Amino acid sequence: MLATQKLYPDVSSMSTSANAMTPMTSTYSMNSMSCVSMTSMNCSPQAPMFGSSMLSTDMTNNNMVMNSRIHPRQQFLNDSPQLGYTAIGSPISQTSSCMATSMSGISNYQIGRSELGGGDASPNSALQRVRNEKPYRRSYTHAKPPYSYISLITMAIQNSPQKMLTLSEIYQFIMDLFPFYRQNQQRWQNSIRHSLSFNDCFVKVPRTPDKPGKGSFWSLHPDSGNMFENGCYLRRQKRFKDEKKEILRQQHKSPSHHSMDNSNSSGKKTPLHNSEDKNHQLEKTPDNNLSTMMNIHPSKLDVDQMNLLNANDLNMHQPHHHHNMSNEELTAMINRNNHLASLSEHQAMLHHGTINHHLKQEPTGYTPSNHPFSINRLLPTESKTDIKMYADMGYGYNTLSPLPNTIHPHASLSNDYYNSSSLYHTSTGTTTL
DNA sequence: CTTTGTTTATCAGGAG
DNA sequence: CTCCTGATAAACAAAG
Repeated sequence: MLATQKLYPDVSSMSTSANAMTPMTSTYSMNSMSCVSMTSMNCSPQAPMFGSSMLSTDMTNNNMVMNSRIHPRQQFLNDSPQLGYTAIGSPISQTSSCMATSMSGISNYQIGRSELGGGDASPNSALQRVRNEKPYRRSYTHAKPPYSYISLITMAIQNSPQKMLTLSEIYQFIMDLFPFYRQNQQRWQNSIRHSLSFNDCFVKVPRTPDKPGKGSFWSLHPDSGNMFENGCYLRRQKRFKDEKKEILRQQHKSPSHHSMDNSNSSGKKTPLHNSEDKNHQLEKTPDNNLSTMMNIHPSKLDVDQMNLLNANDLNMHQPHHHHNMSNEELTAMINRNNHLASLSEHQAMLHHGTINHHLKQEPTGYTPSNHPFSINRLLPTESKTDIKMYADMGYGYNTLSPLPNTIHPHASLSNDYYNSSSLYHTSTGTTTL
């Protein structure tokens, strides 16, 4: 039934486009790849196999050797030998030893974007340089980046000054960074929304009255930790589960529900994701969110106690407001205050390596903060350093940089590259590359 | 109306 | 093999 239709529809389009592209050669630049030992990557095979993937390119026929069932992200890897997606884990790096890897995925990706037209066509442009140096070098901006939606969302949020973004801002971040996601927006944006709702690691922070608008802010759960510290941005080792919510849910769960655990009304076993499903129901009650944000064990607090705390907290911070505020507004304010506090605390804990208990231990020598593929390296200051480094290398990074988004995530970019290039858009939603 | 958010379902693919 | 995670589709509701 659905099986034939749902076989990752983008695969076929990418496959077609890859075959239609300029011939590929084995002379692709690997400058950025050499900077990080592949053996240091502790990833699922889904992500990091650049070396072997490159070898699967059939140069003779100018075609990609690909499995028809290959995953889109694997396809990207096959499709992107020169991209140096060693940056699969680390779009941005700050350590000198990894400088060349930092942003290499994204930046190379964007160099490719410039190649696609609409950009600077001057002799010194990245386009010209690339053409001069690698006659057959092609761009792979049509290929799906090797990041899961969860990691993309995480990047976006972590890259924002307030560590929280609206849904549309998350969309924008992703589209600014990856031209691939300027296509088929309905498809992947639905997935983004699903990921936000479904995954415990994303927390909805209601708007404050002074910031009216549609939709809430989305932030990272302070305890979600280093979901991608293993360097693999396709699949977490373990899905983050908010244990506090789980406990609270257990406390509030009625006996009748208990017997129905993992079953639907018809008694049929629910498909998958049931563990996180439970957490979902939890997030719907404001007090759950609050208990999490306040970092208080839920067993020590009942709803009334938390409401009392809420009121006290508001009296401290917004004494002139609390009488007229709705419950939602109260929660919003508390969430924001506590979220920011939790984040700070969380960051401190991260640097002391005390919050890594959700994931497999890192190999010795790495701490969560210095791992070369750390997503936490997506910090604005680091971005600047890295981008400057890249610009110094003559890649004309300025016009391609996601940096404006880093600084002003709300600002619309003057991304002429996207807008002027019809290559990214077709009426059918499939790429024409 | 569109956008945002939730939920259910199914499938692919990896880990063990 | 089962279990888990992620991607995608789709239906639906609520908000702006």
